[in-house]
Amino acid sequence: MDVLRDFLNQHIALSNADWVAISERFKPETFNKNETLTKAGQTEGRMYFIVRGVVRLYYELDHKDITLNFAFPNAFVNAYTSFLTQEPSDFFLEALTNCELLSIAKEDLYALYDHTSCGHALGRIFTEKLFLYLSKRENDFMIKTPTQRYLDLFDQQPHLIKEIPQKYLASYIGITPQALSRIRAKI
Amino acid sequence: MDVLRDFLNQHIALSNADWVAISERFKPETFNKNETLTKAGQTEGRMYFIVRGVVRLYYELDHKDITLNFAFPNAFVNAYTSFLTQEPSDFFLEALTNCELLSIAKEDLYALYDHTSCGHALGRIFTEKLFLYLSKRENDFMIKTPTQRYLDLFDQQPHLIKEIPQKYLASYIGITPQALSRIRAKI
DNA sequence: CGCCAGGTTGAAGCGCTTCAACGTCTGTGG
DNA sequence: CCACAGACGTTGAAGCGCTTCAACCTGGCG
Repeated sequence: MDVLRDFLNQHIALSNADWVAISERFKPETFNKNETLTKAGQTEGRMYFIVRGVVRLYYELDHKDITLNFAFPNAFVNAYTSFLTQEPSDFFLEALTNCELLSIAKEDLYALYDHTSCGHALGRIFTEKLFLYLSKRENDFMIKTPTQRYLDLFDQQPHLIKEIPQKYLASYIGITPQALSRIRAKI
Repeated sequence: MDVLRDFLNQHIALSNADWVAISERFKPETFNKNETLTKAGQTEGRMYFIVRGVVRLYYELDHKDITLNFAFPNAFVNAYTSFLTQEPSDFFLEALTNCELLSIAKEDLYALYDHTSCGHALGRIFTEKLFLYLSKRENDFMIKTPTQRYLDLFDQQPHLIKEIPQKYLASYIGITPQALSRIRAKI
């Protein structure tokens, strides 16, 4: 739990009372490698904080597997679109490695929004971070080539290239594994 | 101002006291067709609510003009990434038509966050809407062809096809005007 | 040891870009 | 009022980068 407390403290002023209310509602969970956290078609009811491990978000379409994103320790992750709209999720969440997570139910998170002094600010700041991430990703898809997107990973997320199988990276940057292999061959 | 009040009321419970605090801080502005609201390189200091008119967000790269988005009446718009990070904006905002807007300074908006009961919830909900929009757009770029993206505009945003010059729609869906022209020729 | 998943490489095809020419409409000045 | 310029869209042709299908290689694991 301390990891979560430290993380929250980086973003907001967290009183002891608020932390008690928060920590009471988060529950430790573990997932094994390749286990599914949330399936497409399910409505997301929980929010996860990653203590250890890597989580992958992906679509399955026509037997094709398209990676949307990866999530690493010290971040929140879930099928956020489904979580907000309470409509079925379009994509899956799976544990790429064994994972230790802390999770909270939607009702409990919304109770925190309303009944702690930092709640709404927390929700806002969390959503702002997601927005900034997606803005950057939109920018990358609109003005960069797949090669440039791959090279960016070296600069900005080298751990990603080390830890993630190439086939997942390929669809993450919007191309096939074969195309990525050829891009790598040309350095 | 009433348009803004109605809009806010659709999303949160707005007390009279809160509305007084909010309406005091918004200021009417007009922009003529082709006028620029925010330039790339500038740091965004205001948030705009559109009462009348259409606003376009676009990059300028190597003398190329790439449209990111359009904003219509009853919506907030600004260079939100720059607004949040207070770093220079990568893109421009321009009035595609004559526009009537209501605008608020960043300091004033953050004062509303802290000093009205609905403030933080408002910021959170507003950001959630932006997140949902960008998620959909990410989805569109990852799993749809340009043709499918264009056809989606008919179903989901027909006003866009009517009101917006084709060259802007082309870059909005990620292709050249020539390619869009050929897609249209094939129905 | 042998299997299988992941990565590489080859060849053909397609959809987009790029450059270029042309048609049409609108607005402006002679 | 007409003539012309400029913006926008369309169409043609060539080129390129990606996809697709396929074969092959390699390392890890049962």
